[in-house]
Amino acid sequence: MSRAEQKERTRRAIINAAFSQLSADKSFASLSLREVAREAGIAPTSFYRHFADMDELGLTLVDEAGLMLRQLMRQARQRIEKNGSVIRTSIETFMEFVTGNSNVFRLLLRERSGTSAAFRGAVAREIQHFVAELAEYLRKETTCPDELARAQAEAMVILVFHAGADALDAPPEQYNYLTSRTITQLRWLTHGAAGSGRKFKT
Amino acid sequence: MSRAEQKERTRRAIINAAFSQLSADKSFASLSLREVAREAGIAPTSFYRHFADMDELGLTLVDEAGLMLRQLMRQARQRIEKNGSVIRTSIETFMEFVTGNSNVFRLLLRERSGTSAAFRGAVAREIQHFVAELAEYLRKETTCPDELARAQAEAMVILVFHAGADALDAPPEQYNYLTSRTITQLRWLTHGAAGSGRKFKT
DNA sequence: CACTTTAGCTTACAACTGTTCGCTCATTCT
DNA sequence: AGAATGAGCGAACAGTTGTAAGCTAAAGTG
Repeated sequence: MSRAEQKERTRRAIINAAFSQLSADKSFASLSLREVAREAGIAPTSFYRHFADMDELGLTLVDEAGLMLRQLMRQARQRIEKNGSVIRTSIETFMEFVTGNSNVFRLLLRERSGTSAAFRGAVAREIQHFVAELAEYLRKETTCPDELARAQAEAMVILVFHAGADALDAPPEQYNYLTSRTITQLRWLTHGAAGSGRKFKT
Repeated sequence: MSRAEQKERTRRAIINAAFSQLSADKSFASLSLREVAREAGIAPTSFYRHFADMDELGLTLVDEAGLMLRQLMRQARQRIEKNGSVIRTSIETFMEFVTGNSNVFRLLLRERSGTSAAFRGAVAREIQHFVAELAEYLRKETTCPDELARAQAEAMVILVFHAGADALDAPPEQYNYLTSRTITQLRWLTHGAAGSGRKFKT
């Protein structure tokens, strides 16, 4: 096996070990280098051959999580073309992601308000991708000035994110309620924004 | 000095020490019993005379933070009576709280998605007080069915909370933008909800 | 083939952590 | 006055943590 190949392999082992140790009651901050190394099957000191410290690993995890989110968006767009309902499809896709990759979502959720400014920034950037894309969509579909389209997109993303957070602590039989509640909230936003738009324009 | 009086005093010293050690880059989870005891001016072992463990202290902190929030709401109501604008006054009061007691707000913000189910529950309960009160107000002022009033109130509280979270990482010259953005978002919600109400009723 | 590079290892250390135990001694109770 | 209570203390323990130093052996390079 090639040398670089092997290195990449244990690098992934470290990343996977870290992800697998995240859970409802274990945040990234409470992971220990030694435990991660143990699960990755390497000596603690070998960790440093791949990451300068735990923070660097953490930023890598956030990046990967962001990647998964963007894949999710692409998937959602495909579904929308077949299904039609933009809001419902988007939220349902997101909720599936949250419940299916709860550890990944929890990472973003927590580090968004965590103790590391670098982490907070990284998460904020990932979320901004969502917002920017949604804002662009709103600008096309509606007659909304740029600045307001962004504010609207931000509100929507916040509400959807929060619904995901609620789902983490809710029993599965409440998922339907959470999604329909969020759909209602987003509809209010779009109607309200459209109304204000008319108010100011016409 | 009475015995109970003295006990209460060092209990407060512990609580204050804990609050003072919370900061942008130190969460409750990363506090150590020994450090808190040190700042409170007691031996590590004396801590146990007041709290069974750090979790008990943490729940106490969340309770206190919730108390401050409720005082804040009362204060906001008084301001509204004099000022008139409900939404603007509420948000401005909240933003003042966030910037003036950032450690307290950070505690709620983080433990809302933290690693302890008990903490998450405690924070959720505190926030529900906000939501319930706001929902009741909406039921009186508007012609909104109960269920929808609650969903509307929840959306509003989430957006305001999030604006506070943004403020923590934003330079002070952006506070005005954050508040006005949030005002716009809440107006959209109320208009949208009113519109949908009419749509379903009339 | 000899030479360099480097992922991974073992050992070791110093700095913490939470918690138990037994003691002191001022306040409180009888 | 005498006994009981209980807040606070110091010493000690077992566990964990991150990380430095130096070695081994296999892969890559000329």
